[in-house]
Amino acid sequence: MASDPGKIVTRFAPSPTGELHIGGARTALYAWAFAKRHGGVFQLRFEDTDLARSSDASAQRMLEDLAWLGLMPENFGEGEPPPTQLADIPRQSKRHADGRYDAIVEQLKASGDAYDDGDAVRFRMGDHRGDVTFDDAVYGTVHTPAKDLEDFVIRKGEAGGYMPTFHLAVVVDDHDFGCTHVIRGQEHLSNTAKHAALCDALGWQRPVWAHTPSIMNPGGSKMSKRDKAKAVRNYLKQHPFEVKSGVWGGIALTKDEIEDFLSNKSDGLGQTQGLATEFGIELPEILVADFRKSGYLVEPLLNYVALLGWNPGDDQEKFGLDFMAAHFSLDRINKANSTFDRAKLAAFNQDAILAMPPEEWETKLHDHFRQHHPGFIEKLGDQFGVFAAAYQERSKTLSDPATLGRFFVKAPVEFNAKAVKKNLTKNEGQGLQTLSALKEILPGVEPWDAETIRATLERAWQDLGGPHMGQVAQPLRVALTGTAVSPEIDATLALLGKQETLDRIEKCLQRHEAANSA
RNA sequence: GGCCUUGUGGUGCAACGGCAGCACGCCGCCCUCUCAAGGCGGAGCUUGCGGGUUCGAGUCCCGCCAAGGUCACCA
Repeated sequence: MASDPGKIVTRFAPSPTGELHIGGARTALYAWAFAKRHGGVFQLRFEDTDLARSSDASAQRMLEDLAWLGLMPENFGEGEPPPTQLADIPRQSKRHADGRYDAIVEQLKASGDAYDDGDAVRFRMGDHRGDVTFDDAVYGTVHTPAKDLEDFVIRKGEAGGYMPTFHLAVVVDDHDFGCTHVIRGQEHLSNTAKHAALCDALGWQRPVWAHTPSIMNPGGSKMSKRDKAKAVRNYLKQHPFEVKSGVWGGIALTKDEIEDFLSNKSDGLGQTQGLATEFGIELPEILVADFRKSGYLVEPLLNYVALLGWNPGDDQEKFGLDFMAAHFSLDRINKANSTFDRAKLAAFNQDAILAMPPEEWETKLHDHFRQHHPGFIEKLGDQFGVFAAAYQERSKTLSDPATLGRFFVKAPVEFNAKAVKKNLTKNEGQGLQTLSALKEILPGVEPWDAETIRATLERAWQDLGGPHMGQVAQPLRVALTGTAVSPEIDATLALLGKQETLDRIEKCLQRHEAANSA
């Protein structure tokens, strides 16, 4: 636990009351990068003084998310293997059991800096300590007059399990673990005077504090998990919805649970998730796990998030962890809150996808699809590589191919009216005539591969007197996909297979015959 | 409400007190079987508002406005 004097030690100290938030990921990144930049150590610990809301499952998931991000802590020496077991990571409930905080509380009571208040213990502020001033590495000197500082609880009463409060526990932990720099969210800035006062009372050297601005929604509200519940409520408000108990999206909910949810009394995860699945509501990504599931890659995600509040001082925008480790500095952290812009994140992600070697893209896509869209893997079989290649240039995320290419797995039910008119029915049904002609030509294509299909279609549009390939490609697209958009037409047919292609052409022609005679 | 902090094109960020620039997005053109990708070009900021200091202010000072944080036996 002892560390070299002068060595930089940073830490990330989330409370395990949920999953890792994207803002938390940025905080962890900054703390990690600062330690790396100065050859220091990045630590992890869990702040679980709120026993009721903390859980092992949550801590475990956070550890996994950090591992995915590549922000592994070294508790507590450089070069030590990263902790993978929860038991390896310090947490306040455990340290409390060892009596560390109680000892400090007794010490503060003995010195007259703290006193009993009911079954809780308060730390004396106000005139007892006087004004408090500290320097923040981002916000500068922060001065708080004594009259604005009230005594605060450092040990909770019976209801809180006699646990230390967060304020006492952070200060003790940061001291005990030798943290030299405390990098954390701006919401703690106003609390920091309390922490500084505690350090002073205990005769400990204060760490350097650096508070980071918040990440906001486009609307201006703070980006939080509640946004998901909000998205579901908004949807339900705009659509007819009957409040009753039942199974929603595979989750059983009582009428009361739904009512509380709708009236903002609860943001239950089950309700949000169940109702979203039931109605196909797209939830905004808030957690690291959300972005991962949506198919964002680690590097662009970290890159984008790093830029939301920090920049290297010039116009360079694209960089990775190595660059952060070499160039990150606290004095270039922004003071103003920033708005999360999904379009820019998507652009970063797309650039990363475009820059990938095709084999790597295929591997990553396959992994992602195995987890989230197994139907495609089953359907495409050994053609998956062709599918991956077709979508590398068209995807902003790993899940885009599933949306853009869903027709490969499922024949179109709805046909885009505009596409039908433009490519099939216009000019006395010219497109439909083209399809009829293709219906006769395509069965003879052998082998059914992209090159042969292409050669056949080239001949077809010339025989039909068309101006270019679009003559045959567009009617085919509409028949096969229900839209005017797909990858190159030869690849589209090859992936679909001969029988499926012919079936869909036939069905499309029948549809329009029926419509005509009606 | 008290206290603290922050305001630069739609968004994220630059700019020793000295010509307001970059990226994403948006629009147009080229390429092209569609969508992408790629190439070329364009619009958009009197730097939240009003004063002041200065030869000169996005930058320094004062006031106002707006936004965020905090004022818990949550962290």
